[in-house]
Amino acid sequence: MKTINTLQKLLFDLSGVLPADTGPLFEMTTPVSLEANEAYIREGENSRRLAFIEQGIIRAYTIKENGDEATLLLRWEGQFIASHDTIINRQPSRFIYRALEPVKLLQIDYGVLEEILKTHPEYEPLRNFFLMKMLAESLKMLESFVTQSPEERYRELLSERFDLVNRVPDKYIASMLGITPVSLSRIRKRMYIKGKK
Amino acid sequence: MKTINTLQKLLFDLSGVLPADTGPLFEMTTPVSLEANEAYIREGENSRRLAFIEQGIIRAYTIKENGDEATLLLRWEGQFIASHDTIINRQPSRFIYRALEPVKLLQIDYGVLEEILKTHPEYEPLRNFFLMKMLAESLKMLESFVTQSPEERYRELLSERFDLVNRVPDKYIASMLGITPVSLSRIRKRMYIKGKK
DNA sequence: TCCCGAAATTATCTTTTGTTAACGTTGCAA
DNA sequence: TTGCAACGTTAACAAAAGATAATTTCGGGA
Repeated sequence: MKTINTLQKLLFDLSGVLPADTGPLFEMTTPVSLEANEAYIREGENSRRLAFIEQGIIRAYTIKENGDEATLLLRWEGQFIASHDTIINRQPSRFIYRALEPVKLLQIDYGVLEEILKTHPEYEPLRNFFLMKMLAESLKMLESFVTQSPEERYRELLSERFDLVNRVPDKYIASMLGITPVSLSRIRKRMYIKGKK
Repeated sequence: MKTINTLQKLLFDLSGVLPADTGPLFEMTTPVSLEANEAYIREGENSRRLAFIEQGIIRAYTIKENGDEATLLLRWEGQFIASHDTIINRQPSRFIYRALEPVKLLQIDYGVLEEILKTHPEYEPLRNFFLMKMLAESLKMLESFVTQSPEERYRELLSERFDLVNRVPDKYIASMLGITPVSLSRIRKRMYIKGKK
């Protein structure tokens, strides 16, 4: 229930809705547990899931034409995760969302959320906050692709999310940086050599 | 006034608000004209501008540490443009928004929009639509960076936005693809040679 | 029409990345 | 405890991109 408290506080900070008045919203949420390596959303799935991550890391990835995986993003505790293809584009998900560790979520169906928002517009700032946060993060990652080299992106990831990098296999980090695991290994070596000088 | 009609139709489709009831919203919008190469938003600016592009192309870019420009995105007629640093993060804009051609906009201040939404929540779907569209586009670009090579990104851009590529100098296209103009020129040459075979 | 300056191309060289395969390392399961 | 499979590293080579500079092309203004 710690998660609900966190979200109640967020909602209060955003819009002044008192925790006591959040019943209609949280009644429609479902706690979900995932084992390590369990898929949360599969390719082709149509469910419009939105969830707050209480614990663990989820990786969103797609399968390229050549069969390789490409990791789009990682989400961890304190963040929201959403099947953007189904929610935004109303298309079957082209992405797979899979737990890297045991994961605990608080989940709501986006369609249900929309219904609740029709009768409870006071929760609307939560949706806005969620969308803006996702957008800000996407734009920041996009910015890093046009302004930085793979090595610079990796250095920044290390300095900003050292804990995350340590919890996630390198091959997923590499893919998220837009390079191969072999290249990331070489970058790490170059950094180590430079660091010794 | 064609732009207002377009937006009124969009708002009606999204939420059923009749064009006659959009007065409070459009009263607060301002038409803006920009000359080719004129800056719309400068670096460090704090104005929270949101605009619908009626005509022309706007380029959002930042100046890298080494002094080079990096183009983050291009927006053209029929799209929204927004100073995301100021609107989302409430920070001075790290980006410059500049007209590539003569541009006509319909502009509103985001703070003013928020006030209007407080008393006219029926316009709320417009904000949502705008945010989701921006998010979908960002995620799509992000996806292309982790799944495709520069050449593949350029090919896709050509097939999806041939008109745009023809209206924008190559050096800005290159920067948006995350490569140098020299590299883009080589990609074009490789494509031409392959195409001849 | 001519001329200038910006943009694009080309050339040369260096650096980085991709590809493929081999080699250690490690953690988990039988 | 052993064995295996996945992961990371390394190696060797090919392909692509970066940096810099020279050259050509092109478009707009005088």
